[in-house]
Amino acid sequence: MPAVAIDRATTHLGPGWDRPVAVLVTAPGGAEPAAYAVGPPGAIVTIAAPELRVTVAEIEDRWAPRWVVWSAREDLTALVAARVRLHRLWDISQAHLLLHGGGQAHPGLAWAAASGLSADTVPGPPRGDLFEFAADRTDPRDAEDLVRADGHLRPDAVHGTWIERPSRLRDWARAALATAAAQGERADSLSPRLRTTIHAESAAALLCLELERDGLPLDRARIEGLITDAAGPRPHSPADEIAARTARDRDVLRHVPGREGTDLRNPAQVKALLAAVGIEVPTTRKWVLETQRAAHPVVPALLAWRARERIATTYGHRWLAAHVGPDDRLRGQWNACDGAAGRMTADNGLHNLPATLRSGVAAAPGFRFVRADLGQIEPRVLAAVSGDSAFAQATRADDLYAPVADRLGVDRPAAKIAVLAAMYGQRSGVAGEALKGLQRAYPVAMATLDEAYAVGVRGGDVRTFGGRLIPTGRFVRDAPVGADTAADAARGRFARNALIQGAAAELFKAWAVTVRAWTAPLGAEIVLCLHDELLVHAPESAAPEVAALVERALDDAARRWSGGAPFRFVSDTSILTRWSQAKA
DNA sequence: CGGTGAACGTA
DNA sequence: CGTACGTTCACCGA
Repeated sequence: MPAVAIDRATTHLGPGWDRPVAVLVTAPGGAEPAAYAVGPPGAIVTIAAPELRVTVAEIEDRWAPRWVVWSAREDLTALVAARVRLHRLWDISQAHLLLHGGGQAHPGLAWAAASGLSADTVPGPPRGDLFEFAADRTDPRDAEDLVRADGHLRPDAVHGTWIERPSRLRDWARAALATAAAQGERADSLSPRLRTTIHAESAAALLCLELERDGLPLDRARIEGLITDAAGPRPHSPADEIAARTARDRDVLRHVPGREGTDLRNPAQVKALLAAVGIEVPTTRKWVLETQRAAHPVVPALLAWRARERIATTYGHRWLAAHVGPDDRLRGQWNACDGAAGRMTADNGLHNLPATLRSGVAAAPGFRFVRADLGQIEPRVLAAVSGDSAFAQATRADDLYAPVADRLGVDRPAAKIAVLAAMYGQRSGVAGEALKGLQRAYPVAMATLDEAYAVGVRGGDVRTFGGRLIPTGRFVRDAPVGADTAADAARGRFARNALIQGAAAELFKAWAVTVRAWTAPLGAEIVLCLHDELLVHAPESAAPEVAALVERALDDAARRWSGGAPFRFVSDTSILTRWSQAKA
């Protein structure tokens, strides 16, 4: 290990930190991680920047610390590219999102929240104009101080180029430690599970960087064939493109002689076209048209056209060229936590690839996919969230709806509809009697849902099982609380759903990061996370072992996530070469 | 040119 | 369609 300097300026992190802590910081805008500190609370060790890439790995091996970073994306992208693997993380941005809600975080906001300052007073990015220069000059402390007189971090440090030498970088590291320490205390005061959730969400942020680096393996020839079936061959000129488009349109317009001029991409014109053949519809949405299939041959033609058009425009040849690399991997940006309930999101079709294209998602030669999806995740999560012991009992079954049906005295389909209706407020599909049965059989679970709904209606705050804040009033916009019953109800449904969806997202991420940690030594990598489904790319010889680890990781993650409570989660796990193979 | 809503893909 | 997300398109107003 290179020479290290121990900085005796102590930083007290508090009692919740049970292992060595390292801080890894990058100057905002800097390409490489540039400094870090490590040690048990009380000692900070700094190492020269040139050795950093090596030393981070060495520190990881020797101390296995929890790495504190302002954000994985800013601070770890270069290390991920260099294939340095870190195991335990405290991502200040992710922690901030959990503690305070919302979908955006940066050091200025996290620092302010940790310091008890209002988000409204956080300075924006520096504009670099004369007015700002004048404003800075009025601050008596601004020469070398990272923290302004008003308590906020200086914006030219957060967003600019102020951090250009080691002493300033060291202040940046200290600020990170102080922020993390305050977040830890705050977490402990709010929920016994929040620290665990922060650890998992932080690791998920790192997993996102690896997903971006590794991409989703495709069989390019297969995908190209599927696209060609739907959209026509790859165009070589704008004229080709127009010709393919006209050919697709013709399959619909030939059913309506005299109206060939209709623009199928204009819903108003499509509505007029349908009216002309005697079909009156409120909208031209798919599920409306689905009921009119038999009314006229143009309707099924239109529905088929929509499916082909979707592939042609969104998942067509242009998409393939833009987002699939020469290594035949589909790449997009991953976000560890959306603004609403905290699910992962992804760009470039990774989360909404049409099922018809899934046979083109294929393991590389010598590799297999281990695919696993969580069964009945949302009702199982409801049992955990509500603490309803009778409902928890139902999670012991492989099929949760079977014991529920028994208890309600209805058949399985009715039981399923009732449970879903209770969770989502579904009104179509009527389940009145079964719903009353649920109230009697599982009053605690039902009361939890009702309570979340009520909090949403009045625009209050909900915290998920893992401790994530969902500020419902901040979310559903244009809806003054109490002014409009429709908006109130929308917020109620939102809050009720976020409670379940958010907890499911937390469990899923806890599972995913456990799988990441356990299977990496076997040469496996997670290549897709789809809300309740994992796709792991593993060497063929290791696939059975990876599959077993995926199952065990679920038990482990569920136990840690629920604090050891007896809720059962199940996964359907299989080994395949194409994503399409196991879909029931 | 940017914002909005319709439409539709995924869970 | 119960809730979320991302993408593309046409349209609107500047």
